Amino acid sequence: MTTLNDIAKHVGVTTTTVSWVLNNRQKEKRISPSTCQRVRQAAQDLDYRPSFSAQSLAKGKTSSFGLVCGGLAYPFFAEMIDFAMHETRQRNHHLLLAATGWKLEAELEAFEMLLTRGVDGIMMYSNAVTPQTDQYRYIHRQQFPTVILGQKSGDLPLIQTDFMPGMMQAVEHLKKRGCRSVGYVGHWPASREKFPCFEQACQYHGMQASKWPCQTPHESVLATSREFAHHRNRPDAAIIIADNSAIVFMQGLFQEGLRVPDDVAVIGSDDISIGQYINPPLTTIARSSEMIVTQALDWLVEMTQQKKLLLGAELCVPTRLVVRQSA
Amino acid sequence: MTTLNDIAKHVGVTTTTVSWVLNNRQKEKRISPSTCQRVRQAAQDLDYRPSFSAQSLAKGKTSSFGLVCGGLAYPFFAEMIDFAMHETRQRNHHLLLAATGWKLEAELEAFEMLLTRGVDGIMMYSNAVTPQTDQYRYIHRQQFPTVILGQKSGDLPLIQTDFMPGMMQAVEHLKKRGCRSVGYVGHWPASREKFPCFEQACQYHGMQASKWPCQTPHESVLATSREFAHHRNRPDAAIIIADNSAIVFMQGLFQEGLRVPDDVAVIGSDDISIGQYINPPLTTIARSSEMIVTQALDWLVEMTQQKKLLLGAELCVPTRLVVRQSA
DNA sequence: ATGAAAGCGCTAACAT
DNA sequence: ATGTTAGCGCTTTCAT
Repeated sequence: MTTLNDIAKHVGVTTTTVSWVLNNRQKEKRISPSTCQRVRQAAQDLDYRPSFSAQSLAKGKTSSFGLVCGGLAYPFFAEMIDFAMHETRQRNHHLLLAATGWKLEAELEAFEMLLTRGVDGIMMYSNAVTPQTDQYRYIHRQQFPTVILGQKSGDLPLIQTDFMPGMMQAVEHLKKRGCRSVGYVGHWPASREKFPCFEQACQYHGMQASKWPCQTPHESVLATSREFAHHRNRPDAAIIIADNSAIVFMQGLFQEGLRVPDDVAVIGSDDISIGQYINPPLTTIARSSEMIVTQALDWLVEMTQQKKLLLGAELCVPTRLVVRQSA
Repeated sequence: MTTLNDIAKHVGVTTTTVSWVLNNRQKEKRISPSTCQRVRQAAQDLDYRPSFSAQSLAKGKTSSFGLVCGGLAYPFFAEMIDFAMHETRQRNHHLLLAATGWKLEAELEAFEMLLTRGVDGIMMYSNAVTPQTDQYRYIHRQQFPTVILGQKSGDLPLIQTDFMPGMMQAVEHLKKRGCRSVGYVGHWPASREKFPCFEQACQYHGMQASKWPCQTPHESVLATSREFAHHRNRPDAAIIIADNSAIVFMQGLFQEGLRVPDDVAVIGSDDISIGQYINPPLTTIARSSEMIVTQALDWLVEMTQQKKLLLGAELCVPTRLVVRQSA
């Protein structure tokens, strides 16, 4: 492995000079063009690659941010992370990803791992960092740039999704279609925020509400859809926790001989890109992952610059109904 | 930020001792239990976190692998990466991701970035590293652990997908269904490997073949599907480069009043998990991302241990037809 | 059972 | 226009 020193010896200067040249400080430091030339040539010839570890150790920063999230298997997250990687790069940083399989303990471990790796800030798509945790205290003590993407946790910078407007529009829309009763299909604890909005919206619009719990895996959603289809008091609409699950749910309905939206109107959540191309195109409660990511990164950058937390910062990203043909 | 030294002073020992304790070398190095105890306590009290940069600089390795790929937006990749992250962790490594937007130049840059960050090995889901490139030479000179996921590049360790068996089965299946003519829908250069298999399979089975180029974005696929639908010599089947695009293609067909599979039989590629839940469930040419990832990681581990490339290593992952209802 | 010292590759303040 | 020097936080060999 080639080091700055190797180049320095090869050219007959010191590592300092080499460092300056390779970091394009030649103007500022007044290095002669010929030296520059020779240094660059040597770097090329010797196959030089800078060492990130050494650089960040010396500089005390890594120019990278961390993102902890459950996983990439759900398209909404995949799309969000894809966007986050681009945006991070725009800000001259690298994104370190930690997928946790939605386990609280794994989320805290991921946080530790990212700290250890010296990231300059962390986005937590998780509710694991509560005021009771070591991590929460660390963030405060060190004023370590952190943004929570989820539920309020003390005074940490927070980006929340406001499911209320989308949910209200959804229920209202179902009402207008003539629906009398609607079921909420989803898993817990992921429904902690969504379900109360659902209940409230139903109450407001005088819609009969019911709850259809299921697990995350597709098979579980399918099972729930069958149960739903055969229930003697089958609702005439369903609002499903995620677009992916909504697609599966509709398939279950079809298999039981029901038609969407005529027998059951179906509304998904998140607006994943494939949703508009399935059959029938999926009506859904949309939210903008772009807004979430953009704001989170901006705050991270700001906090790293000011070297302090934006205590109490809060953004609430609205949702809205996108009407297609499934409801 | 707390360092080993801070702990050492606090406890009244040297950094060496602290290092040993915190790395659980107390047996081997015969550290007294009481010292251990005090060191650990201090680490806890002082909120100590090891510095990855310092550790890897001192040890000369990072315990991480890199994966460069086009992006996460396509579910097959998202699922593959999700799996890769888990498997990497199983092997006590971390996965550094670099998404390139499928641009050759970006792929080489990503490779450089990962080298700089000192990863212990790289998986390239890319054909950017040809024998003409600097990177290819570097890999050989340094015997740097690399696995190419794509097309043969000199004697670098290679994992390829063999599209032939799946394609043969697909065309045979269409034939049995009574199809006479089939169109290939896809974008280039991603079709470089698939399309020749398609042509060969059609020739073998005496099926009339045609080519329907499109771009990656959904809208472009939709446009192609309309063109396809209205063509005076419309094929009675279509094989599409990716499941995602197949879903969009079917939607386009529906919009033009055609039925799948009766008017046009549709076969996708890759077998993404949502495929079986759409309407009609998607017949597809499946391949195993698990096999690819598992083998790539095993080779990487082996190469890092032996400190040399597995020159000429090759694995060819087979494809197979999964028949559902779209064809 | 523990310490001293060198070094990993790079940066940056201060010379000259 | 370039060199000297002192770290950054950690591991490791060799002493004691």
